[in-house]
Amino acid sequence: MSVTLKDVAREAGFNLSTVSRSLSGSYGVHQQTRKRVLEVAERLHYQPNRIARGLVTGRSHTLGVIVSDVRNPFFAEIARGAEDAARAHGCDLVLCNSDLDQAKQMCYIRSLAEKRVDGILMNSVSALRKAQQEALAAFGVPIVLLNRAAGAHAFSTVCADNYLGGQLAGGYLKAKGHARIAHLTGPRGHGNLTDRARGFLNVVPDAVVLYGFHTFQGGCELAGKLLEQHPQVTAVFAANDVMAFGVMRAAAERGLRVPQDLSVMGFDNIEFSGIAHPPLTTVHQPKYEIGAAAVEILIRLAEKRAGSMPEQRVFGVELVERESVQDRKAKWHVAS
Amino acid sequence: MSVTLKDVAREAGFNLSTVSRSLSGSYGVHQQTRKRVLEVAERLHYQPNRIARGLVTGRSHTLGVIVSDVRNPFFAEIARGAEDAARAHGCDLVLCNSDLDQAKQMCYIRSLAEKRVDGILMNSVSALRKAQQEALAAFGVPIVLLNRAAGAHAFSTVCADNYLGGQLAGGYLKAKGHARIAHLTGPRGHGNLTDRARGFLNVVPDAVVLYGFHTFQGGCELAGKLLEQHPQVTAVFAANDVMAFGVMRAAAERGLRVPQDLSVMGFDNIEFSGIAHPPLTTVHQPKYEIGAAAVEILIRLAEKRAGSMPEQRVFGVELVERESVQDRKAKWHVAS
DNA sequence: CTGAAAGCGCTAACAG
DNA sequence: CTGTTAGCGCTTTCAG
Repeated sequence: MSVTLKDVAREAGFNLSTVSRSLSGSYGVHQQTRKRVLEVAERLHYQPNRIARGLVTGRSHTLGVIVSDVRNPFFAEIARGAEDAARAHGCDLVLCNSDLDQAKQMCYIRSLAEKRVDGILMNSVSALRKAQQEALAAFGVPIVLLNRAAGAHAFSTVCADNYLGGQLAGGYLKAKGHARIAHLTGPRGHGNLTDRARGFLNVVPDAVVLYGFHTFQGGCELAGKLLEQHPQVTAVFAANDVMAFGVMRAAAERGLRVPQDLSVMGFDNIEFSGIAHPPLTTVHQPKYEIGAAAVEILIRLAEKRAGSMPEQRVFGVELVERESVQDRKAKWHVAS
Repeated sequence: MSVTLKDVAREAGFNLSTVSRSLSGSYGVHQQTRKRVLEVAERLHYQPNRIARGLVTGRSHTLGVIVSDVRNPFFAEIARGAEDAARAHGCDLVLCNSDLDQAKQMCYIRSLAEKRVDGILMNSVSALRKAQQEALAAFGVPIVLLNRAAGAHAFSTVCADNYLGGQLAGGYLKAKGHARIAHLTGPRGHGNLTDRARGFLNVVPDAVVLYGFHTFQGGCELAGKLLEQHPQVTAVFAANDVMAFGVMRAAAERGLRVPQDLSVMGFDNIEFSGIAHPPLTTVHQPKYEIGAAAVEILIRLAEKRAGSMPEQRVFGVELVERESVQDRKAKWHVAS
């Protein structure tokens, strides 16, 4: 059906392997013949079959990325960074959405491994226990994680400095004169969020901490509970921006204005944070760069199959001041 | 390095093909032997090489999806729908971001074709001219478009009823008592947006129409221009939600309140529209379903390679009333 | 510099 | 039911 190397060879009057060499651009072929081959290939609309090539070279030039859900802007940005980096190395990316489901995740890994991808990039759904780690390793595919796997350093990881981010948030809120502060976060055991909470509590040890889901809905519900149980709280640090929006919504539903009646901070700095009303003060983490860096590591791993040491890369974070936090000191100043 | 069919065969004491059959689950193999083979395969951690299989069967069980940018929530949702549908058929999806760049798009198509994907799903960057259509067809890969290619029906397409959506928006704004209305849209020639505009103008023929970029920034800039040139306008229909957010931002920067001083409508109903402040009134289009439907068509195309008639599927749309549009009639009523 | 031949891992007739 | 034999389309020694 489709035209093959052999067809080109016959048409050009050369041997299969000569044609192969010409097209691969490798040396050891006369300029003349090469030119001729290229012409014929062009004329015949020859499309190299990368699948056949992969079979012999052992490299698929394909990477897999498993995220919870691309509809989450955080992961969309990571995916984009990953895609660009992959593309820059001549690889493409197959996308998988795990929905934070352990079984699905394993299923995807198996599927990707069977397609002989050169590597997999994923946010592990949960802290990996020894057994799981071994199971992963057994697939024989290089894997880099987007979250710090507590303790076990068998895999390379790339993530932001969540601990520092938590500290920044706490420090900022205190500096703005808030004394009763709450932290709303996701389920216990979620690596990145745990670090955020730890950093935050390091600076605000007496904060109220509520655990729930790290989604808009989750933020909404936790905020509801919080406002009921701890009405004296003046500021809340949500574990991510989407939760922060949930908090804002809950506040609005109760007639509270942000930031006058309640200050809100997020984490991630997704695009919508700057657009929201009021614009959200948050901690920026370089999502695009994280995705790209993870791919770079993967490519390196794929190239020299020798298992080089796992690499732990952590990116800096940065507080982005916008308008969702009230300066209580300034207020007192005006009042005095 | 990795264990192959041959290894399993040797270990199990059977022939290669017997093992192949056992694993493929095809009939014509004794229960006993089959069981034995499966055991051995399991014990050896055998992973079938789908790449090799693809080479012989001619099906890669991989689909490509080319969108402008997954970071755009609209496309993220489409990608998710596509992924789920693909997965349901045992295919995976490779993701490409074209950034609306014609050259990049062609490049991706070529790359996907060389990987022998079973089909490609894309939002064509521009109305396809005859020549381009032929170029695409020459790749020999089934393609389904996410936008109506004006005139030429050589490809299957899946999209929402943009014309109707435009009409709904126009009708709603008029019904709410707005007389001076503007439409802010993307570049001319963008299939879907053009239909939206046409539908809208059908209902509001005297609307002011401004063309720019269909992005947050674009919405911002167009709104700035609009407010300057046509201060009498009371309502604007943005060609998509993200632009609508830009309009809101521009309004806020000029001290205008939405909806009291300016009413704003969008199109798409992305997740943030419900979260925004004020929640955005918009036209919902079933993004997830569109992605899924496109994949279904692609799979069908891939299965019977006979070129069945191209199919044009259009999904219904629905107005979602929230709080970004003022009811001017109600206001007059109160005032009287 | 070019040709011949082996083989990547698997499926698919075709015999037995 | 099981084994034999061809390839799928390409890269890669190894000779010439």
